[in-house]
Amino acid sequence: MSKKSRIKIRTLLQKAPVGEQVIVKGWVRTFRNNQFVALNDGSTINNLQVVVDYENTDEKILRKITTGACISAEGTVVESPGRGQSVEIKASTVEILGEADPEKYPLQPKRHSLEFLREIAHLRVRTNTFSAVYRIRHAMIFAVHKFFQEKGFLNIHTPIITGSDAEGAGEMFRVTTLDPVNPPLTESGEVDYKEDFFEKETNLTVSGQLEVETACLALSDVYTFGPTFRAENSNTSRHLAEFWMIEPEVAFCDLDELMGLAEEFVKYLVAYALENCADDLAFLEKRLAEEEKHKPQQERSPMGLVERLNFVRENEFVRLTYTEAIEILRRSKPNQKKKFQYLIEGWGADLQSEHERFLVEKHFKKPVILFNYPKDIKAFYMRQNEDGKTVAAMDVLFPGIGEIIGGSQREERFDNLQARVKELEIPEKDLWWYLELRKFGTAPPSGFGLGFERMIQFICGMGNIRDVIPFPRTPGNAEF
RNA sequence: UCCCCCUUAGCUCAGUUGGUUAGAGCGGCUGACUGUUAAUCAGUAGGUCCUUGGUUCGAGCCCAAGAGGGGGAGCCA
Repeated sequence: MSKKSRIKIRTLLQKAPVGEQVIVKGWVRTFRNNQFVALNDGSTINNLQVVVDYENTDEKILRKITTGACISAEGTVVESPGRGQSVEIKASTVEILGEADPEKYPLQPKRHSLEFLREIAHLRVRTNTFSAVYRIRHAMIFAVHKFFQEKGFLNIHTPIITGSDAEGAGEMFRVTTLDPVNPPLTESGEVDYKEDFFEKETNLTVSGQLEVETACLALSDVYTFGPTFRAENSNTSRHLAEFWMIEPEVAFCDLDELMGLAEEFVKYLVAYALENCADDLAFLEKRLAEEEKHKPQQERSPMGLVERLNFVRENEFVRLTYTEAIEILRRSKPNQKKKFQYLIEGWGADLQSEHERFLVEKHFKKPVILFNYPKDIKAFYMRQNEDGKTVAAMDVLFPGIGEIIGGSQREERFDNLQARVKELEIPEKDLWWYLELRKFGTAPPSGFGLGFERMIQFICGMGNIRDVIPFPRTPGNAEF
């Protein structure tokens, strides 16, 4: 007879093969009454109840079935006489695979603060909240690729180490193999990067956009989905120094079509989560409701998590030009009554997050896409509009998160692009290849960047971005 | 980087006007119970009150500096 393999708890609970002999393995969540093990193996948020025959099991083994311990159990699947579950395992043998000293194991069968769990990131995945978040995160990675696959986009791996510092998306992390104490110097006393590994200055990427555009102007519809690094000293619940970004780039596409793609994409992800992660979402909804109980009425969200996701899926996003937004904000109550910290006086100012929140959360009460921003507050590669004042840029704003997507139609006219590069004093030597794209067979492409963790935050209802990535990297924190 | 708040048992937190020996719930341990659902019941151990300096007869509590954490702002995704 061949060796019997284990069955995953998710499969077991789905099939409920009553009468069958099975092996299950996982980690003990609780051990009640000297016989009821709540076992979890991460395949689902639901625990399996393993009933130990305490009268015929070695006392030494019983004592080692503690919260956090890893066990293997063999037994028969039976209908449960108890109320909390439909089936359970009547175990004939229990083997301890890994003990967890109860005096030292930090996770208890009770609610812990997210701040405490952040300090034990290597163990927090063993909690319901984090296992749910990571399962949903996985499902969203899959859904991203599925969406683009169905639309005929090609996935392009853009470089992590980059020699161009031109995108201007933020401060960069330097990549070097030079001795930090005694670096080789040039005759004029500066660090001689000719001696460095790449024989030039290199950094971790802040965006794959410029590189993915090269593929776009040959393969038409492409996207990159990879890690992104920003050395900004940002200390907020919405920023990471290392995060994952999805950047589609579409040839022969204008801003209007791009906004359509962004909305369709975000709704697809939300729908995928609703249809495939129901158990985990139900748990996270309960968690969020519990958390909000401790908040004042005013700060509580009017909808539950699932209701909110359905709302986003079913309602059209508002599309609003920057100019229209300024008008609405200028005439708004908080502006008239001088409640805004930054008052809207006229056209041209960048919108602060209080303004974005007002539009999304108070005025329209749904996701908003703002477009046609003043060119002076946007990047060099964005396409200039006919008015001479604005560029074809757009941001998708979400409740509670703020900017979740930023994108634009790209400037495909060589002269315009070069003029803009000169105007902003961007070193042309770093951008020669990007400029050449506009010399040889240029085409109007459009693209955007979606912050993956911000999307996960929204779908999971998590308030802090550090709780939707396994090992968050933030200023002063690179533990694990 | 700026503003505000927090730091007391393993965890979550209370601690009065500055006053003798610093508390609770959960968790741990010991035992009871044995179809429980974050089991229950009884008992019990567990403290650098973040650190340093100061004020005071006396500091968990007041003052200063520092460290760590959180919320908000800016930067952005």
